[in-house]
Amino acid sequence: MGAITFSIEKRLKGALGRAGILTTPHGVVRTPAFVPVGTLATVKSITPEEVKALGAQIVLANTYHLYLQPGEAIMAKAGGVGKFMHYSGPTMTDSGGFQVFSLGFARGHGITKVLKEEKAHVQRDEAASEHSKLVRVDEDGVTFLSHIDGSTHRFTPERSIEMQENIGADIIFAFDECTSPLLSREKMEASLARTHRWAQRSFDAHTRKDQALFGIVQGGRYPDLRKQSAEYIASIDFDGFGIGGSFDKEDMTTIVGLVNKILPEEKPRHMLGIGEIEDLFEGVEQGIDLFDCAHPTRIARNGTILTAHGKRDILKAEHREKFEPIEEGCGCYTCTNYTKAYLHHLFKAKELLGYRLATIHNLYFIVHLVDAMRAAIIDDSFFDFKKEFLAIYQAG
RNA sequence: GCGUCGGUGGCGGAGCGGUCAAUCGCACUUGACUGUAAAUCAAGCGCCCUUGUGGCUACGCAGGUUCAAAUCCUGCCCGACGCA
Repeated sequence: MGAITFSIEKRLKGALGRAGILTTPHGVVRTPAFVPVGTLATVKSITPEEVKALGAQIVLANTYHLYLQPGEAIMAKAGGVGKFMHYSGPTMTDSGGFQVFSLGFARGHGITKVLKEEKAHVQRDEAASEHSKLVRVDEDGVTFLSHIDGSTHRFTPERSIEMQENIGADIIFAFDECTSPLLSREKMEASLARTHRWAQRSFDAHTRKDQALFGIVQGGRYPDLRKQSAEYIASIDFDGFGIGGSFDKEDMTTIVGLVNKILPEEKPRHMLGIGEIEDLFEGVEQGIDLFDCAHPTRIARNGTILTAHGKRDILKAEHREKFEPIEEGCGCYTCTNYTKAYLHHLFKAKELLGYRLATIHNLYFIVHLVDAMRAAIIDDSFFDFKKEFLAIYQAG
C-alpha cells in the first residue's frame, strides 16, 4: 500500500457499517461518503469550487469518456484530471467497465442495473447476453464503437489501467464487465470468471504507486457467485474494493452484506453506481464506505428535486407561485437564496441556471445525508436515524 | 362599397370529398431516470361509457349538394391586405 490509508473510527453495532477516514494524496475523505460523478472531468453544470462548497469530498470521473475526449494524453499533460479540471481534492476514475453494460446490453432494452420488481417479469434471460453494436466482449478485452463518431476502440485490462494512470486520479478501478441483471446464470458465471482474470491482469498492470487500485466484485444477483467473487477479489492485494454490477432491487442489501462479510474490513469498500436514498442507508448499514452515483445529478437536470419528504418534480404547476425554498431549513446555496417558483420558472424556460441550482441542491442533499449517516454511526443513533428519516421520506 | 386571401383542437399550423376526433410543433398532464451516449426519454392530451374494428359532439354560423363534407356550393358573420 502507500497511495491511500484507511482507518476505522467507529463500528456500527449489530451490523457491518463503520465510520472511517480515508487519506489520499489529495486529501482526506471521511466515510461513509457520497462521491459526485464527474464523468467528463466535470460534475455536469456546476464548478469544482461549487462541488467542494456543497460539501463533497471527492469526485469520480470516467475513463471511457475521457479517453474519447479530450484523450488521456491531454490529461497526462495537464498533470492529471484534478489539475485539469481545477479540482484540488481527491479523485477517482471508473475503469470503463460500466460502459460494457451501458453502451451494450442496456442500450435499447430499457434496462437499468438495478432491476425492479415491476420489470422482473420481462424477458428474464431472453437475449440477455446480447450487446448492442457498440460493444463486443471477448476474453482479452472489449471492442467499443465510439458513441460519438462510431470509430472502433479497444479496451483491455492493461489499457484501462494505463489510461487511468495517465488520467491520474488518486483511486482507480480494475477493468471489469458490468453485466445485465437479466443475464442467465450460465453466462453470469462465464462473465465473472473473465472479470476475475481481468482483475488479476489489472493488478499486474498497475505501476503508479501514488494511485490506489480497487478490485471489483461482481456476481450479479447470485449469492454464491457474489461470495465466490468476494473471496477471489479479496485474495488479490488491492488497496480497496468496488462492488459492482447489477442487482435485483429486493435483494441488493443481502448481497452487499454477504460480500462485505468476506472483504477484509481494514480496506475501503466502494459501492459502484448506487445512490437512491433507501439504497444508501442499506449500503452504509452493510458496510459500504463510498458511493458514487449519477442519479442525483441526472434527476436534478431532469427537474426532480430531492427533499426530506420525498422527490419533487419542480416542473409541476403546483410550484408556480411557491415563493419559498425548495426545502425549508436546507442549508444549500440554492435553498438559502432561491425559491421554488423561481426554479420552476427556470426549468420551464429551460434556463441553464435551473440545472445548476437543482444540481447543487440534490448533491448537497445527498452528500449531507450520507454525512449524517456517518455522524449517526459515531453517536450510536444510526438505526433510529434511518427509521425516522425513511419514515418521513417515504411518506412523501 | 368593391376585390383578394383567410377563419381547424389552449396556441401556431397541416389537411382540401371517404382510410379524420383530425399530421406536426409548442404548451399542458403523468411517468421514468442508480460506476452519465440523458439540460434526456416515454405515455397521454374533444366528451361519454358496459374501454370497443364503441357511442356522441366537433374544423366561424346557417343552409345546400353527395351514399359520404374540415374538405364542394350559397348566404351571413369576423379578420388581414389592396383599391375606392
